[in-house]
Amino acid sequence: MARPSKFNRDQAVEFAMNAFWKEGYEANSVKALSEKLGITRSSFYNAFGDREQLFDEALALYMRGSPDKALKEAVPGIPIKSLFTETFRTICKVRAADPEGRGCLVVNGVAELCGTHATLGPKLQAAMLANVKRFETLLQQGVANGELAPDTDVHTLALAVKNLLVGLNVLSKLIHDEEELWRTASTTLRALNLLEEA
Amino acid sequence: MARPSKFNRDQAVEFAMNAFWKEGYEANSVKALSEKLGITRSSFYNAFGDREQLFDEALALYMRGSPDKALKEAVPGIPIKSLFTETFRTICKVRAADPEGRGCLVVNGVAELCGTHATLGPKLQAAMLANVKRFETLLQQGVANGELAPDTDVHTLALAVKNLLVGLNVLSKLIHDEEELWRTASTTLRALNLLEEA
DNA sequence: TCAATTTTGTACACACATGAACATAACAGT
DNA sequence: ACTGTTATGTTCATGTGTGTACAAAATTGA
Repeated sequence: MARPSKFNRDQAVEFAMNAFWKEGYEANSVKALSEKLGITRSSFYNAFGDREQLFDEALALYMRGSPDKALKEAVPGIPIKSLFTETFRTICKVRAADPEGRGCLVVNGVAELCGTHATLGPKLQAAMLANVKRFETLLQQGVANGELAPDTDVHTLALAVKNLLVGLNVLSKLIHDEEELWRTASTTLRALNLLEEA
Repeated sequence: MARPSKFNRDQAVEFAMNAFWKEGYEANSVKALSEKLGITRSSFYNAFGDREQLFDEALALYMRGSPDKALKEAVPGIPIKSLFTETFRTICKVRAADPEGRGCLVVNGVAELCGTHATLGPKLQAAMLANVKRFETLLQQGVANGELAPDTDVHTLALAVKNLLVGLNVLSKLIHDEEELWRTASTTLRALNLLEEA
């Protein structure tokens, strides 16, 4: 029904995700991305609207595959200590396995764009705060389960866990050894009484 | 002995520090900075060499005034739990008091530049790792003091504390309430047995 | 084959950005 | 006044970056 596209749109979004992840938002201009994708800027604008919309798509793709997605999908009633333990273990593995040490796209984005970008800044910020809410719900389940003490301050504990997660995602840009990352994470997790000891 | 400068160099470095802090490195071009300083690019290059050298100076200035400087200056023999406690308390206060919620220049810089900048990336990275070493030394003092158990894994604990600090500096970009930041920090600090309870 | 559709390719206009070159201006000391 | 010194102002050259405009190309279905 129309002229066929020269490139695979999904692959392009994935490529952009990896580029934003490694080098940030501003370092990837429409010009640079287009050239790397082997398409003209004309095709870029036609396919994606503008760079910000492509970032939105890349962010959505990232979220779908991010190592903490288990926390978002977890069903009610599941033991939450093992859920947190397994998830942090996975995060350490995935972050250490990244040969480019890119950390987390959302955390990088918050650091880069919160002070500058009028729409992406708040969007990334909201994504991170939604995560805290999610943690609260899970910890509340832990209280209901009897895994955590009834008087647990779930809001504050959720923030402490989020803090651990964010810190780990930054540190993984400097520390590439999985076991060292895990020692760091598990030390705090154990201290917070959220580690399921094997 | 020569034509006098139109602007105050120290003030310009401070201005640049604040600009880099809020908006990052790449968002502050020589052109933009020069215009904001009310000087020509010619004067800029003459005074600072290039943007990277100015960033170096801004970074040094930042380090001299950063809220964790107490940890760098601490003398041997001082009780380390109260040192960490006071320092983290100060960090929460200072970060929450920043109306622009900029977090930490070094952490922001690591997030922005580690994957892109050939010289500043490693420099910022090194600054952060030096901090971990410093924490190790302090914790070792805590062991010697008897404040911490003799079998404490000071390296891992230092990483956990650094993780807390880094996470807090990112979270402070989203959470602007001092008490909420402090509840987050003190929860982890207490769990790690590093909180000096008043 | 023609028409409708959508992608491409090319061009234009403009602003941003770097860095160097070079003349000019403003000072201090003699 | 003259000289040396350093900052400033202006210009040049070159490349990057955005967004739009419009013609040409490649497909499908009638």
